[in-house]
Amino acid sequence: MRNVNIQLKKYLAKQGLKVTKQRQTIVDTFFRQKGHISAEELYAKIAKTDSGIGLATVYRTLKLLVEAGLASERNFGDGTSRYEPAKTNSHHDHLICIDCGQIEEFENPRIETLQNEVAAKNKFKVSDHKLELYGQCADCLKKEKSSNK
Amino acid sequence: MRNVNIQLKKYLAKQGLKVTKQRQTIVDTFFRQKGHISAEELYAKIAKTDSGIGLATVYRTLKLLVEAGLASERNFGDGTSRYEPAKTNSHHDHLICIDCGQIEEFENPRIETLQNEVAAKNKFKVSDHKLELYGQCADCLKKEKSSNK
DNA sequence: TTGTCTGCAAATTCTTTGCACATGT
DNA sequence: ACATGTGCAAAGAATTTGCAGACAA
Repeated sequence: MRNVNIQLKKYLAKQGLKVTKQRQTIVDTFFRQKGHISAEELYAKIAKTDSGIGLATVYRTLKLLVEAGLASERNFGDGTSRYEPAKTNSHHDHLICIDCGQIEEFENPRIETLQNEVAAKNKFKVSDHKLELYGQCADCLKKEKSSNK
Repeated sequence: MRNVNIQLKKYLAKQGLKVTKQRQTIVDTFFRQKGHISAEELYAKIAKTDSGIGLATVYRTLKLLVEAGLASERNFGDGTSRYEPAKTNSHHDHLICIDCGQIEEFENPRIETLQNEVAAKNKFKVSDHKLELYGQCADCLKKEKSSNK
C-alpha cells in the first residue's frame, strides 16, 4: 500500500521523527503480509533477507505504527501480541480456531449497530472494539469426526 | 457462592486432586469479589489477612479454576491477564474505559444471535466469545469536557 | 550539528517450574 | 504411605530500556 507509506511519513514528520532504512524495511514487510503477525514472526521474516535489524527495532516500529493508527494490536490468548494492518474499515472481527490456531476475519454491520446501541445506553463513547469468536473451524471439525470413528 | 465450592470439590475429586487450605482461601477470596482481577491483585488481597500463600500458588489455583470451567481468563490490552468468575451465562461482554480502566459488563442477546449466524455461515463451531468495546466512560467524558473549558 | 535511531545486552514484567518439604486422602 | 500441593527462588517468555556509536534532518 503506497498510501500507508505516505501516511506514515506524514506522521513521522509531524512528530519530528526520522525515516530510516530499518523503519522502511519493517513497515514494507509488515504491510506485505495478510495480518495477525507477532513481533517475533515479523522479525524472523525480515531476518531472512535483511539481517542486522534488531528485534527491539521491530517492536519499536510496530509500536510506532500503532500510535500512528496504521496498525492495531491484538491478543488472542496465547501469551503474545499480534499486529495487523489497520483496515480503513476497522469494522472486522475474528473467528479463531482453538485447535489449529487459524484466524479468519468477518464483518457484520448489524453487530456493529448493536454495539453502538449498547455503548449509547451506557453513555460510553466507543473508540475501538474487539470481537472474537473462539471455536473449531470446519477443517478441524472434519478431522475430529473422522478420527472419532 | 456455595455452589461454586461444591463444583470445585467435585472437579478436584474427579481429577484426584486435593482440597487444601490454600486452595480454599484463594478460591473464596476470588469469588468474593466482583470480577476482572489479576493474579497479582488477588495475591495482594489474600496477603492482607493470610500471609504465607505464595503468588505461584495463586497462579496455579487460578489455572485450576479455569480448567474446571469456574473462571475465565481475559486479556484487556495491558500486559496482564485478568480472571473473572464464569457466570452461568457466559453471555456477557465488556465496556472498557481507556482513560480510567474501569470495566463495565453488559449483555445483549441480539448480538449473541448474530454471532451464531456468522459462525454458522463460516461452518465454525463456537465454544466461547469475547467482545470488548474500548472507549471513554461517562465519568471520564465529563472530566475531559470540564478540563477543556 | 544535533537530536533521533539502532543494535546489543541488560533489565522488566508476567507467569511457570524445579525442588525439598508439608499435607490431604 | 504416597501422590499431590506449597513456598521459594530460579527459570522462561515477551517486551522494554540504557547506552554508545550511527545516521537523518
